[in-house]
Amino acid sequence: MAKHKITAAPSVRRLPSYLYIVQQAYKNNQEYISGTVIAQELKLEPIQVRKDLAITGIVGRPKKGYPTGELMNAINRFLGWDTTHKTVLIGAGNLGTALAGYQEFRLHGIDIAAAFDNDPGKIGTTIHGVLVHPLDTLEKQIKRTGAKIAILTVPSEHAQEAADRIVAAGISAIWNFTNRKLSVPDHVVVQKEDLTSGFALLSVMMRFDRDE
Amino acid sequence: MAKHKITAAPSVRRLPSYLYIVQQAYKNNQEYISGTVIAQELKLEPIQVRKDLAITGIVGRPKKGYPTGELMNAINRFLGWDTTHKTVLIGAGNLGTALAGYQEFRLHGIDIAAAFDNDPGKIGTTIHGVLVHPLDTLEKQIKRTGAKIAILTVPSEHAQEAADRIVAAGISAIWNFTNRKLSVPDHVVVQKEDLTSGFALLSVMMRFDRDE
DNA sequence: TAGATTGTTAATCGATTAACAATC
DNA sequence: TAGATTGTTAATCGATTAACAATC
Repeated sequence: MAKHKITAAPSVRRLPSYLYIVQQAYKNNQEYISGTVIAQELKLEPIQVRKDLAITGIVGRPKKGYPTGELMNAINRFLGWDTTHKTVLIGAGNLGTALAGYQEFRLHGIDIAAAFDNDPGKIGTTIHGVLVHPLDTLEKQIKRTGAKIAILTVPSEHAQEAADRIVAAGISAIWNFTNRKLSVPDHVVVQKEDLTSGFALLSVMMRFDRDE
Repeated sequence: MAKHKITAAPSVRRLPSYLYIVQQAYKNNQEYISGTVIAQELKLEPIQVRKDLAITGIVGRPKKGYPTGELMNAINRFLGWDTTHKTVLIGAGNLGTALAGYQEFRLHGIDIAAAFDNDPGKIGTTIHGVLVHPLDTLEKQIKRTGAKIAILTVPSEHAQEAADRIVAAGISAIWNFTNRKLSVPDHVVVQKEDLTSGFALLSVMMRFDRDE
């Protein structure tokens, strides 16, 4: 199974923001919402919203827009957020704890079955209802829970070592919050969440706006 | 002053990963590093690395590569990471605490002068050496410190309100970790760090690899 | 009905990749 | 010198935007 590049990655990245708007409309008992309205809220072009929504398979109605309930379901289905996935949290520091606490992620199917850390003070405690296990029981717990997703928030210098172990234990998707590029087999997908690159962009925007 | 879209944003985002590699080479007393080598480490195309580095103004030497010391300086200067910026942290929860603790950010010029929270249990304590102030002293402290950057990690429902206040107090750059699109004046730059969109991409990659 | 909105097809724009001369 | 690497110019690729017919 070859490693793919996701086509339309920018579109996929925008879907959650659409989902949020649509959910609000749904809660307000709006039967339909138009791409135009979504675009206004997010300061995007309506044509971009229509194109993005098309990849979910949703069909809208001229003049009215998209049925809010159906659209919510279509986005959730397309993203795979309509089923829960057993997940493990590797590294129970501040960042890991923050992520475990995001109720939003649970709504998107993330079910954190176990957390791991090598700090004896943390082992045996729970963070947001998740029990923290010693790192050396990682293989056993991943097999026991059948988790396929790992959230990786260990210190960067241990990132590759941790990745190797969790992949060997059966993990096939890694949400990587370290600043290291991971080497993994072809069948494993990695999403690198790179805070530093975001700050680089902010830094350049500041300079640009000042200088120009 | 009009709001710009950064051209070459993908290139800017990749610069920090180059910087990391180059710093390692520098520490290993390598005088030169070639774009080819950087590309190999990061699994990119050499031509992409050369094009990206060109925006920093660095000039390499055929056959040898780029002088490591000069290249480090060029990237840091281009990103504005060679000067420190007073910064305030709005929201001292788990995520804010994690960000305050990243020594890496300090090396890139982030100097967190004050943190803010409305939890009485946190006010008066320090997180990673930063004193936590009550939220209602925000205006006073921003003016006192002269901070121009804010890291926004408040609960999403308070994001816009907090943004309005910090902008009024003189902040001109917001690193936004909430999931809300902020409305700000033209002279204020915002970098939205959207964890949910990253997870959307991971989710689709998982589905794609399975189904195809 | 008239007009707003969808969805498709075409055009534009920007980023990535290729080709290759210059050069140390 | 020969060969690896840079930097520039051109080609390709993919994403965004524009135009517009279909339609409820």
